[in-house]
Amino acid sequence: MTKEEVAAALDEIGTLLELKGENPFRCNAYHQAARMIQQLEGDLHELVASGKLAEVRGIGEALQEKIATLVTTGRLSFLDELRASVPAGMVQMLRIPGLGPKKVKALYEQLHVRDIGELKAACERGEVARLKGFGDKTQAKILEGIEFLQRQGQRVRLDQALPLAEELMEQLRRGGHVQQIAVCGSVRRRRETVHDLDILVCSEAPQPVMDRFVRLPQVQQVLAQGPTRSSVVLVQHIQGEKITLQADLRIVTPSQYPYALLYFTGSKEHNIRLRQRALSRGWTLNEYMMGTESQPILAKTEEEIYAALGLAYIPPELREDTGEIEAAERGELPVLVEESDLRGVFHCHTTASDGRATLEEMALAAERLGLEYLGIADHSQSLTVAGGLSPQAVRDQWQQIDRLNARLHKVRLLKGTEVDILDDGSLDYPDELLAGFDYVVASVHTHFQMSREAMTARVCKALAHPAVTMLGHPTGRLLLKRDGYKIDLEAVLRTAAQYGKMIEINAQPQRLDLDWLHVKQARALGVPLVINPDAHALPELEYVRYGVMVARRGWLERRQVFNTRSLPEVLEELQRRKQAWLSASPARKKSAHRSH
DNA sequence: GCCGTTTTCGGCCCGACTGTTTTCAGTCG
Repeated sequence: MTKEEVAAALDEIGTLLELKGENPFRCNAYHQAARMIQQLEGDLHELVASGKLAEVRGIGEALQEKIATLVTTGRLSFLDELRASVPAGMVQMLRIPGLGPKKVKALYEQLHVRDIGELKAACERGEVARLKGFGDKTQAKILEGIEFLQRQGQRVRLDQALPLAEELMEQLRRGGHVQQIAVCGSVRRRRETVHDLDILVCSEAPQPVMDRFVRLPQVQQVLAQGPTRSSVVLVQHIQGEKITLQADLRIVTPSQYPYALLYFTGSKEHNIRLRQRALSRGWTLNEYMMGTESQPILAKTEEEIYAALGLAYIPPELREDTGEIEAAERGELPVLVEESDLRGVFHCHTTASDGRATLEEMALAAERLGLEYLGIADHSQSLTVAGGLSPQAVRDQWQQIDRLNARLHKVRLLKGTEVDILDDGSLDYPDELLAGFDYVVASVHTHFQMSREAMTARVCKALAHPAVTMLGHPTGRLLLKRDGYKIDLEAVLRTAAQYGKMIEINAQPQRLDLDWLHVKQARALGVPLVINPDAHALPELEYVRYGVMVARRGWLERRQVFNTRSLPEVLEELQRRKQAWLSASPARKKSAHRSH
């Protein structure tokens, strides 16, 4: 078993134990072990064989033994027995927002509800509201939650789909007869979630490639198999999560490849526009060719196809028919920001709050990544669950940063904070303290259930505060798990534009918040954006790549992303903003000096 | 389940919020 599979098995044990009402600490030990296994460096088989597993924090004798059994035999009777004693539908019920193990257990024991379908029926009959500990509101919330789940369907996040696609392509390449290969569809367009993988291969010997594809180890079911196209259901463990999704393989000849690449990348809406354009020139356009039977328009690349249609090359991220064709016609497509344009980041956590790496470790990692500046933004005091910093802890961190900056040469640490926006829109630190930071990220972490009006007013009030530099994860959404809080984002963007505030593209792949459509809106409003990793651990610094994907889908150019600026430019801008505030309130100027 | 210069038992992060109750259980982060 792989690391991912072992982690998934341990996680499942923890969940099943929860559903059985086991000691929560025992359950958590399994979840914790799953996380540790997942982030282990090195080969799990070797770690087991060498006994090094014992050195991993949170893995004792019992877990070592279970992990060893899983790794070597691929099974665990303890898990099999647990699975047999808990209906599989109960685990699914946990995905309903607001439903935890205790409630699911009560529903099963008292109403014999075994899965989401039965739960829905029980809610509709009003039985759930009559249970002790439940009520009308809980029942309504459950129904709402079920609807949410069904709306999401079977989609997976981009950060799960991309590595899976890469792995499939590598396996196909290794089998030979593959001249070119690409992942198309929504993955190539970098949609934040996708529901299938479209792999395109160009080969002069399609049969062996196709045979190999349907026999890949991840393939659970073959839905269709033909000479040029096959569909399968894949099952793969990624980041300790079991992923099920469909994958299609198409195989074309070398001369067909550019047309197929364009066609299968989509979007459907974009393709329709292109075909209309071809038609107006008397041509047909499909996945195999463009032009007429007698006079094909030969193209070796997508660029040449676009050029033949009188268009500049449109990057896949823009192919949504949201104005890209008109822009390409006029030669006004944006030159999209690239990962290599980023010079630093502004939203990272350390062990001072809920991060897993120390300030120094983060700094050294940033140096290795070649960043010019690393903004530290730990949580503020009222977010005690995430280890929010007291004012004294903030001042201690400032001193640490000064000391580190004195000996670091390649990277400069910036003093930031992720200050909570309290429910009344005020900030979680006094102005005197806020004045001592280089910049301030303001975020909502509590009171998600407000009305849209109240939440909008709350966030806008925070944006209007002169200390605030940027708004963190503007909607609080978790992809496929939780809708963002209700908020009028356009009003927020307008407020940001009015006060000259920046908006974060939170690049945590489970957030990707702001979403691309609103990024595009922000761009149109002239609101500067910042791509932040919201890193809670060293590897998460590299999450910015997903933020760049969102930025590109949002048409952003380099100059519209604040952290593409050099350190001197950034320092100058932050200083300018601070001066504007402090000169308007002289009393704070003094305290800002004192705190340094 | 794990862990231990509080070391083999008794903690383990815990406070806020919601919706249920009439003092608190469950969920969330």
